[in-house]
Amino acid sequence: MSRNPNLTPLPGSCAACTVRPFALFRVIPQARVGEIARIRSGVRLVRAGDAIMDGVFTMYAGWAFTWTATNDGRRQILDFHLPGDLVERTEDAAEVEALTDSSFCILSKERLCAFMGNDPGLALSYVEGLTRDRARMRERLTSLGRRDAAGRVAHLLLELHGRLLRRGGGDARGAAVPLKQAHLADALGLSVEHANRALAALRKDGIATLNKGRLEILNRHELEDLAGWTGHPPSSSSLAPQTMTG
Amino acid sequence: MSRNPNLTPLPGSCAACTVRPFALFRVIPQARVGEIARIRSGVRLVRAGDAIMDGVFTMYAGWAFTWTATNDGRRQILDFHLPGDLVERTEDAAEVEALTDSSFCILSKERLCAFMGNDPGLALSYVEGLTRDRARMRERLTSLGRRDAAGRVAHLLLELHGRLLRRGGGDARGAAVPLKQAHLADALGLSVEHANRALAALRKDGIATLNKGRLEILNRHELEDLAGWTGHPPSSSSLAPQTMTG
DNA sequence: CGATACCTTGATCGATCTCAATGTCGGTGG
DNA sequence: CCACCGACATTGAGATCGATCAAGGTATCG
Repeated sequence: MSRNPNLTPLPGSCAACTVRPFALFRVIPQARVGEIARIRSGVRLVRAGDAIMDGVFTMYAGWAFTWTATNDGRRQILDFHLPGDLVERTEDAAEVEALTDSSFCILSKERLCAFMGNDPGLALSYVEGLTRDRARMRERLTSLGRRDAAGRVAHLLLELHGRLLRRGGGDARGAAVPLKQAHLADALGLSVEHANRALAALRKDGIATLNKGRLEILNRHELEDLAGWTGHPPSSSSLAPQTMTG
Repeated sequence: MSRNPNLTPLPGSCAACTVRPFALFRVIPQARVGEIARIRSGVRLVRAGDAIMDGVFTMYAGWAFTWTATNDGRRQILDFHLPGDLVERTEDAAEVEALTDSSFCILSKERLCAFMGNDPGLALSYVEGLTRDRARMRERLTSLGRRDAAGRVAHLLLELHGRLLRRGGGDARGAAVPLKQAHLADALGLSVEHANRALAALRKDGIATLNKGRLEILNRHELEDLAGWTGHPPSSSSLAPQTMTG
């Protein structure tokens, strides 16, 4: 591992937190931000490749992913976690791993629960996050069930690009996407070799490239076409408030 | 469709509702059940094959499923809904369809939201349902990503069997499962013909059969083995209360 | 009895996997 | 500076799984 890891420390105060506008606590008005300090139970800096054992946390910097091992020792990546995302590591088979050097803010499950009991807005914010997670899983399911390799790759790249844009990362041309081809493959149910070939096809046709941790979108129209992109709005809950994050 | 549809009417009162122990409102104590009547905005009986256009509802009898159409006109089934399940039909691309003649209880989104604002327990019950949905999507994702056709079929049959058992349907030997092979195929990313062959293999090996709306499990051990079954507990949220439904 | 919906089977095709090299690039020790 | 190494990325050839296409078969219902 690098001698100079890129470990971004968190601010001491939630008031200064740069990801709060995209995170669970976005619904807490600035004047009451002090109250949520009690919910925090610590911060953590981890290296790329490290397993994360904490229960509930908010990504502050870096990428992480949740995965599960299959019978035969292969890996299925279930979701990627970006700054601002609330992540729960549960006791069942799913593991959480830092994809890059990352930092995050650990929450106390009990105190969060208690706080939500008094603040229905916070509970609904939590609901909104879960609903979005579910919608993302459904999109992914559609990819794995009914799209070919190029379509799956295209769809995932668009999903990640959209999520990054919404939190102010990258621009219409591209964004920082630190995935290795093995991550793509394990998220999309492909072999690494085939993920490579799908990416090579996108590159050859001048549609998109993924290189050295950077996604470049060269022809958004064709990329969407390949992906069968429907451009759903990010929120898809009839119950969740419409705060347009994700 | 049949001249004598099997349309089960709902009881007039929530107090008499037989699915409440498995449903969103399970957390409301018997003494306060009267209060939730205001949240109900009606009941509906639909025929197998009908699209369901209501926004938020609880399945009372029958099966439904959520699906989405792909670019090329194929269908991906995203989830199956059993009695007691809370279902949200949103404006985005996902459709909800009755798989059998079904009846359900329509909820008012606004009043449900308002009620959750005063009853954090209800909000957490909602969260528990969403968390379980997400966990199910993740399992399905693992199936589509990393299991072969027989494994996918085996896994889905075990999932449905477990869900049915938990609400008192069927027994260890089997249960009523009204899926056609086309539903299996569209949920699992297979062609109908291949779903048929996978099912035929299970039958030939004396592992399980699915016939005339009935699932028979002949060799649970081998079925689990094929599925890569891990037997996770039904609840997998660190935040949700542990009420063991699903 | 015919129609319809669903299930089953066979043959062939094609996408993707597997296995086996080879290439590339940044870092590291000499 | 250079040789080497490890982590990734790339490419090719052959094997497989599952899709597609094309028939039948079966059961139910009017």
